Amino acid sequence: MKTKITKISNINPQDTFAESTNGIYIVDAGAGTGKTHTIIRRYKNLINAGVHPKDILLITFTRNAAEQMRNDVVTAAYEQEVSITDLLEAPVLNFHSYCLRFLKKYGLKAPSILGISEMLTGNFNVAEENIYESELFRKFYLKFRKSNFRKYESIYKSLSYDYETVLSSIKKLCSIGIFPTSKGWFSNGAELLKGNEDEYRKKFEQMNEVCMGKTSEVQNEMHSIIKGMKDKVCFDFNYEENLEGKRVKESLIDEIFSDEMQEELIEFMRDVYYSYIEFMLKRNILNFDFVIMFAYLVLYSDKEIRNASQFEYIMVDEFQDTDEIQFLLLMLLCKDINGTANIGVVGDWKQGIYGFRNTTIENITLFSERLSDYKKVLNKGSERITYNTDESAINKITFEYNYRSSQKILDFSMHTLKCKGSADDKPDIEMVTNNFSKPLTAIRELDDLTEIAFYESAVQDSDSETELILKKISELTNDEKYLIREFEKDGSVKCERRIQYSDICVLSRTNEFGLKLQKEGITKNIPVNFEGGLELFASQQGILLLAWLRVMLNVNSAEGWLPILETDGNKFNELKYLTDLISKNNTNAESEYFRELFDFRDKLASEKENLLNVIEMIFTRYGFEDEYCNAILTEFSSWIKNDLLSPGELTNLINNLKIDRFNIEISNTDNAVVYQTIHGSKGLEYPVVILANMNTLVFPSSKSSYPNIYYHPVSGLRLRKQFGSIGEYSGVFDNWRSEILICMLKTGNYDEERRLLYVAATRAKQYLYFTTRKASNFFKDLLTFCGEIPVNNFDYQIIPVEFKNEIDREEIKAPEVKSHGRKFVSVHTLMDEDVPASESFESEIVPDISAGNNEAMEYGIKIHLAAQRIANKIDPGFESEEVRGIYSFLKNCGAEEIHSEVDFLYPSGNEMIRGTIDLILIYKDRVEIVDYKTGSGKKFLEQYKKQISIYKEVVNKVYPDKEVTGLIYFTGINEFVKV
DNA sequence: GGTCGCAGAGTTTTT
DNA sequence: CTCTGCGACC
Repeated sequence: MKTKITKISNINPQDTFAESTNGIYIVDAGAGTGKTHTIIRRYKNLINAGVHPKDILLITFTRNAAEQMRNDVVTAAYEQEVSITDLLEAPVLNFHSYCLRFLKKYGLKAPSILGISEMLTGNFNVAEENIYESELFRKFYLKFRKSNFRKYESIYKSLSYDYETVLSSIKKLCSIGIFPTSKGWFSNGAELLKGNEDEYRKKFEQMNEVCMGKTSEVQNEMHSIIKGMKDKVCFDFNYEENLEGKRVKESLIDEIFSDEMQEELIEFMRDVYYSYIEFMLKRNILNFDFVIMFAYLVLYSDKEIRNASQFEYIMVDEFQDTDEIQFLLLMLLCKDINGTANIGVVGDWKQGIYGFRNTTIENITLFSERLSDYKKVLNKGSERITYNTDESAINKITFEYNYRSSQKILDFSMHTLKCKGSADDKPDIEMVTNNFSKPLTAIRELDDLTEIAFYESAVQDSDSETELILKKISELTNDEKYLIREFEKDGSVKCERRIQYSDICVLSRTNEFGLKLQKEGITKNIPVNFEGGLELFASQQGILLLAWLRVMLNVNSAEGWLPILETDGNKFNELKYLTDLISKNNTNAESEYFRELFDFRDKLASEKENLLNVIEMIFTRYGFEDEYCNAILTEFSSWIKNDLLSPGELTNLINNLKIDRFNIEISNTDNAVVYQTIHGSKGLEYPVVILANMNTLVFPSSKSSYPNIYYHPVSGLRLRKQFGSIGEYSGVFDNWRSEILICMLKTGNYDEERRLLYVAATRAKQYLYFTTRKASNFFKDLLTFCGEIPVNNFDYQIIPVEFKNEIDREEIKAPEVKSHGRKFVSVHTLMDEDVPASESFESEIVPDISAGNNEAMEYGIKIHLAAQRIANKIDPGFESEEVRGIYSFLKNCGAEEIHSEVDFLYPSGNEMIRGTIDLILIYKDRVEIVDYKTGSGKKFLEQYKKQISIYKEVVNKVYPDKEVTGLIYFTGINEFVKV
């Protein structure tokens, strides 16, 4: 057995990055190069050099990644003496939690930067659920539309009721740093929205040049774009008139860019965007985008706060997942130290797969350009960035060694970024080779135990591919020639062993495929764990279930009947007729047809009390019995079990469930094949990867669409529809100017799909397989690149394997944790050990434990909010006995300083306690802690006392020379209890 | 061999 | 909304 460890020379780029801590660094860290590990090494070096943890900002994108990093930072072994509390409080965060923290401290007046009078108090909520924000926006938009209908009539007519587009445009603009103000746009926003006419003209002329084919002049790019317009319906454009031989009429260049609708659209967007921010602030809610926006605005506008917030050292992980505003924000957070900034960003542009969330890989690929461009943006009006951003100040490092895969797989991964997505797709090979010139070097010696192969199912029906995959899995687990080599930490070989189910990961572009595979696996006794979320109630099963439940609750619900009647095979005209009868309560006219439906509905209603029965009856009616049904039943039974489903609440639930997403785990077992979407697999690794479902239209997916409101830096903001008329007919037409611009500017539709392919391939350590039943372009191109022929007659008897203990893989352990053994608990957990931790954490802002019901809870929050506003000298927004009480209490308390809603984190024994103190009053010689209780009862007095005593202990540490006293303030009865 | 028209079939998800 | 595949046509 080979035990050779590839020797890493002293100039290993990983070492270079870990050891050079000063200056600007951009690190291209490909898959499996140990980037997070290197970041932690660099962090340790900084601490060992005497840098205080509070001066190093370590930032990433996801909560999990940040959590992992924080764990690494706290448990690392340092040579330098460093306090645990300092490490626990170190800024190791994801973007949003950093900004949240920042806003709680400095955000109060942030809205005023945009000209909004509303304040941002410290206890705002973040709308975390997409469905929630979407609903919120819808409510807002309908009201806005109504009150401004005249003003933007033509826009509304063009947009119809498409509020989702408006919301996503707001988010898009936010992500690139375009913000509305009361009168216009913040900073250079107005300019950006108009677009860049010079660039456009250059592009037009370039695309309209005479183009020579093999023998004679052929149609150029502009010509084919204009010709393509024949499929569009425009009321004021005739494509034929604008063609001139093999080119396009020159006069068109002036006409395309100037659209009189654009100005109106920009003003509409400003109004709706601005009003939406106001609307959210009035409700004390922010969305994720506005959290970043306000943090940026404060840092941009307030020199003092900016100086106080800047960091000596910043490191960013997963930099390919950032958007433009996050780049700008990071630049503001860098402290200028003698003309340089110490920032190291680490990422892999090849793994940028979150474009739909507005992240841009250009933050990496155009790092230098953006750095100097953004410096100009940030220095508009006054100088905010003083450190050097010249090319010469930027250090580029590429990690070259891979600790995961065989060399064969690494070499292969080069091809993934060059595959064609469609027959006439033109991947930007030049860009790929410029940014990824040679494959990574494998550190693990695996080339004797590695394989890449392609499989095509013999028949084209959809079950044949899942069966093929199960056969392959069976071969992998039964045939002795497949071995997995494991390594020790030092790189020497630990052991070689047979493959078991959990070593195998099946990846696909879609969720759906996994369900099929799992179902098929069950019948063949091969366990497949399905991991990931599913839109349960968007499935046919879910839609029909909700429809019947609606009808059960309200027999006249046309909304409910519609999907039922549709499933019955009725077409548009019949549907209209039938729903009409229902809403007019006139079903007698078709009593024959309705009788059976109504009977079934009545049967359901009679079982109303037993909801699970009702659901079963509905599924049985349609013969549904798949994983969706199981998952839906499980979901409902858990709601029922938790008493969340009284008949009244059912209506509510149904209305909100429509598009929500659930994490369902269906019959997952210990040793099973893992199924994931490629997105879900990012960051993970497996000895065996089967990339399945590589079928046309699936992967790469061709479903890409440009929204109705479109933004591109060259075109500016554009509306794709336009209200107009041809003769008698008035209606919504395509806006030809916008359509032409979009065609001119669109780039690499399949770039992100290719990166997805790269992510998938680089998850594999040793064995990598591709399967299809109807080969997509990706599948075909990979074959060509490899010079391989697909296996299309693969057969293997499916033999389930019972794994014995001796070959059981040792459980993957988290990196050695020199545990300080602290876990996080909230104060409320300590007050009452019976309350489950999750619940008590929720209740941290809940003023009264006895307030089990929503109303009391909401009321408590309202009073707390009012108290906080009073403490911050802001109008509480409403009057009541209690508000007056709090007001006079604060006015007369005579304290020198008042702090409200103080968050703390306090180590005690094996635990980290976290909590929020309502109010701290600081006097000359003493400190008083006040906790509001809005309920009237004092029956929990003992527990409250316990809570206060914990607070006292905490506050005592901060003010060791002052006497600390506690006070419980029962606001409802205006009584005080000293503790 | 080019190209035209038409039917059919299709996604991911984080803060 | 956009790609593929197919048949039709020059």
